[in-house]
Amino acid sequence: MSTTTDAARPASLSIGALAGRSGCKRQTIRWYEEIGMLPEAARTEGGHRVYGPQHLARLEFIRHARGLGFPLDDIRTLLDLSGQPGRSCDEVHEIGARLLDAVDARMRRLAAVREELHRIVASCTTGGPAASCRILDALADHHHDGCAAQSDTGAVG
Amino acid sequence: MSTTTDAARPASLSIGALAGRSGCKRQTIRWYEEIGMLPEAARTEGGHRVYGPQHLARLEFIRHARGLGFPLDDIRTLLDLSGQPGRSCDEVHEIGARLLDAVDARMRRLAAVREELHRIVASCTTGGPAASCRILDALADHHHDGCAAQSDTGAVG
DNA sequence: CATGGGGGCTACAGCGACTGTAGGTTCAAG
DNA sequence: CTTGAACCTACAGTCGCTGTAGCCCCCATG
Repeated sequence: MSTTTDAARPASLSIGALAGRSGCKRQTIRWYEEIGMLPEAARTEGGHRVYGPQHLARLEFIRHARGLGFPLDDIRTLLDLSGQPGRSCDEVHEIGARLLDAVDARMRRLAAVREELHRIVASCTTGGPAASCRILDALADHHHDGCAAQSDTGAVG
Repeated sequence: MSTTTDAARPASLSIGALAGRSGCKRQTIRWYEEIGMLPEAARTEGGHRVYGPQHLARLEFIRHARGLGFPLDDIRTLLDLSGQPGRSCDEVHEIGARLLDAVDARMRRLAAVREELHRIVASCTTGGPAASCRILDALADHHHDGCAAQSDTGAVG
């Protein structure tokens, strides 16, 4: 184990190195700093940001939580809570449970959409003229909806 | 069946009436017009928009397709294609199939996220101090990821 | 005919969570 | 010392809306 320049856990990182290790883009890191998700980085004399291992850990936490669908506000709360270890973890649990409910709801909705979409796409025999296209029929026909038009599937295409 | 003022399919609609019938908000309708998803409405002398049944049909098409997760650009294409019925429906089919793929991918990812989230939340016994909270442990620990951090779960909470 | 209020109008800012660009500066390797 | 990659700031754009401010129109009632 070396002292100052450990390749695995270096004591100081440029924004590019931090980006490489965390999987975030440089812009995203700067933006996280701007909105207060990351503490302000130290600077070199020339103004370049300098990060330490604690920034990497925090960024990994954020990224992992983001990957699970937590909104940044919740992540901020989680980070605050983990910073004051005396507090009850009820709030943490509640955030997780709330997100789990939201994920479940989203999955149900997505499943319904998938079914309709599958039915619509399967009903269309390719090659015909658009005039007789059942996909267009199905989209134009709002009557046997089943699931339509509450939004919140998320942008997908 | 009356002639000019059929309650079910009126010959002309204010933006509010169109909003009520289509389920879109007035702002959304104006915005759709602004970005060319809807043709410009006729106006009264005082400048109020006046819509006909064709606007309602188009808006219903848009709303249904949006409900299925189609992005507006795809919907525009679909609407263009349905306006030129001679063209092959291959392109329509391709858009639908592409969306179906995206929905499938999103469902798989969401299922993986749900599992991890469930595991994390279930591992946490409420009531303890945040210092020993397994949710925070799990989020801080990026090593047994399984699914993490590729984005695209969609904002959920 | 006046008035009140509900709906309409435009224009623009904001959301979430970034991404991309332009134009300039710094750093480190050769 | 030179070069060019990496960095800096600031700001616009993405997607699909939503909300606000401040004014105007239209119709029904008195």
